[in-house]
Amino acid sequence: MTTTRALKNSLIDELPLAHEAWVAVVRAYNLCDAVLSERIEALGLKTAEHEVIVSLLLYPGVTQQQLASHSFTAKSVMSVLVNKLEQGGLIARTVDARDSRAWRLQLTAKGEKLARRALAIQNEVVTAMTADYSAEELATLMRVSKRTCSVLEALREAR
Amino acid sequence: MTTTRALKNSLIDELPLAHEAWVAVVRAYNLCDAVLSERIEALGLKTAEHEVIVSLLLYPGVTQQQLASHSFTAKSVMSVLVNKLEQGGLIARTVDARDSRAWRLQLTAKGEKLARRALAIQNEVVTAMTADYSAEELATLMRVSKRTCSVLEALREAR
DNA sequence: AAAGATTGATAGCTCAATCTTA
DNA sequence: TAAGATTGAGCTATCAATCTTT
Repeated sequence: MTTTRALKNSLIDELPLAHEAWVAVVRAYNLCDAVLSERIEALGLKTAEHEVIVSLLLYPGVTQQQLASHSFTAKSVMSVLVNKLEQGGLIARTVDARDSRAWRLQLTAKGEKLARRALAIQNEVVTAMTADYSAEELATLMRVSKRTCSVLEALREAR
Repeated sequence: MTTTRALKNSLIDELPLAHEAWVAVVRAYNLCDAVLSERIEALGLKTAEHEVIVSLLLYPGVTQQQLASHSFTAKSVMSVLVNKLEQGGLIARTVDARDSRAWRLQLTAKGEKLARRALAIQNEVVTAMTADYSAEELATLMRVSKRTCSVLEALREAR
């Protein structure tokens, strides 16, 4: 956040050290989302659709709820989204052999082709973002992020 | 993403090294959002409202568009949101002395009280998330995230 | 014109209720 | 009863058009 004048705000001095780091992470996340959205738009995809088909490319056969939970979105959203992608000929649904309540989702040939292009764009952005990382910096980022996930998962359940 | 069976997917092996790190960052971001939402709800706040009043606590006097751009949201959203917070007695708007098109936003006494509690909760979560970081890990995270922001800002403008 | 803010139409998300199968 | 998926109501976000001031 930029202000018109420099502030001597005692609250800012009292913030935990990690505050500044986390603000930067959040900003990076949002900027990455913005850049990816722009580029993915060239394929006629929205980010939600992008996320679904790339997930299916990497992890074929997952259920809608697994996708929803992975994307931190409601299962009703996934229901509508998958319907739309199926009607667009990108996804095929087959009933799970062992549990006929659940759909197993797969990409069609057309869907796989598009998902590969979408993943290539994502890889370009992620590679550009991290181009100047040292090997050690990258390793630290990965290690630290995974530990943070573990802590937050525990915090989420502990209520 | 968890799958029912372990997959030997060549695509996953071909992903850039940074992919795994970035996936973890995105997951941490979403988990943090979920945990914060839960806790902030106790104050009767949604995350969008939380973000606005905490921003005003740290950076009083900013305009609506500055807030919108900081939150990566549309200015129309901020217009509605600020209206609501003003009607709730949390925010006061005064016309900018030098430019009467713009509002200068400030917290009311009631708003400041609430914002301080909201910031305290945010600090708790951020501190918990990073409790097991070494000083060096924290420094690396901050440095790397800020550089990533710079790269992405350049990528966003270059179109 | 250009910029800050607002309004209104459209699209998307959240959440609870419902249906079907396990 | 519980779980996967779907539907519908209500709310929020997005985007373009508009108003006012610079």
